[in-house]
Amino acid sequence: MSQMERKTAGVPTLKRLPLYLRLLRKMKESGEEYASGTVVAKELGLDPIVVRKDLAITGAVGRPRLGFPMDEIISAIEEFLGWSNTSDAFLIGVGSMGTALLGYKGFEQHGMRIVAAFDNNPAIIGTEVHGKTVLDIAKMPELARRMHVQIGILTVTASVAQGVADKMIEGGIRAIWNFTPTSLDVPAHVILQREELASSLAVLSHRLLVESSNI
Amino acid sequence: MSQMERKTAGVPTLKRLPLYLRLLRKMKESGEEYASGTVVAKELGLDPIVVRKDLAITGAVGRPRLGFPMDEIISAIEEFLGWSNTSDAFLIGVGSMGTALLGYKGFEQHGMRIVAAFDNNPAIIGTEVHGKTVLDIAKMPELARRMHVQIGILTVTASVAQGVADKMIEGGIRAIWNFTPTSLDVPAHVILQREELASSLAVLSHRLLVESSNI
DNA sequence: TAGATTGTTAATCGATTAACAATC
DNA sequence: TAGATTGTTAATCGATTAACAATC
Repeated sequence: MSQMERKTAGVPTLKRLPLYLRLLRKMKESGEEYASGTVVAKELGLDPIVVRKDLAITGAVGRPRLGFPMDEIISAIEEFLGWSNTSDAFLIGVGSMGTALLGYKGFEQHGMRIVAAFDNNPAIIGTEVHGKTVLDIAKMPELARRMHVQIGILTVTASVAQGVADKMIEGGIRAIWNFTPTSLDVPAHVILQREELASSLAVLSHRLLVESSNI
Repeated sequence: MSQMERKTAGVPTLKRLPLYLRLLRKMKESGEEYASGTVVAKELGLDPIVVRKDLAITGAVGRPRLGFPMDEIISAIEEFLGWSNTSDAFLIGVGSMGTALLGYKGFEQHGMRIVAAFDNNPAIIGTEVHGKTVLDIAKMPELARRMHVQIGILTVTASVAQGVADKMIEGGIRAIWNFTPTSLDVPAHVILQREELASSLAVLSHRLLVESSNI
């Protein structure tokens, strides 16, 4: 048991926290001093009780009648997610998905900064993509170790995904955000976050089907 | 109650079905005639009981000792997800994310085909992106209605997302796959599937944090 | 027959929903 | 004080896990 108590949250809660954060930042910009769970819930189409429980887990303390002081609730969420200090990430695989992610400006607001991009294709090594020079993948493990990079974004072709993941781990990377459809085999201490477009599409397709047959 | 009984599945089950499908197709290609839930579970790192329950919901019938006949189980999953007939989709917003999705070859194997791409930027209207001509967004609603397109992929800038979603609905689109961070307001009959990179990142970040404080 | 796997029924676990007391 | 909101405790719901009978 560590000295500092840190509550852990379920996945559903974790997935909602960024939605609150985005809204709260927007509310702050428009000058609001307090945010109540009720208002947040209404704005996002969620149940107020869910929002209250989620906010409670961050350790923030609200005031009856007023809600949560804006700066406190924003900091509490950022703190809880580990977004108060941005982590460095490597992106490997500068194909269309990799390029899209390199172009996404929002990551810095979500505690992550892509500090380098890698590929094995000589035709694109050395070129600039969204302001970042593409480096040779051969240099990745050593650079990762030297820069203490903890997060690897995997956007390579499915067939080479496992090999590249192995190289990431060799470089000391502790969390892999996997955009390929490959099921990776990694040591227990490595965190895997899979991004499955097919899974989302399955939920959508099935709903469409159910909706159709009920009408 | 419709004449044809169709079981509905929970979201977790729906999200796993495409993983099974991908593996089973691969096994079929390498000549396997049967697939047992046990093998599928081991291959994907899942609990065999979960796999058995998931496969049961598709209506497929397996044989003790052997497992499921390959063609039958593949068809059962495709049928259940509505992937036996591909649905047409429009993609609106040919920025970096839109371009990446246009370049993704895998959708046809998941019951969807992007039949047209739209944008409002005169500089890219008329150009070809991954073999598809970018059309003027002004023409989208009418074309959607004429072609009976049911799925809209939303990859525009956050600030115009709601307006474009409204246009989609005007064109009769019934399901919106939302890649923007905007919380959309749509009529009850419209299906929303939100793709939240920030949510995934939150799960990853929090795990990284918990892992770190436990060591 | 023996044994692996399916399919079903029951138990556990966790998330959501409901109810309500505490508080400013 | 009255009323809106927080924070907590209990009830419900659904998914996961466990146990086991049925079957080829």
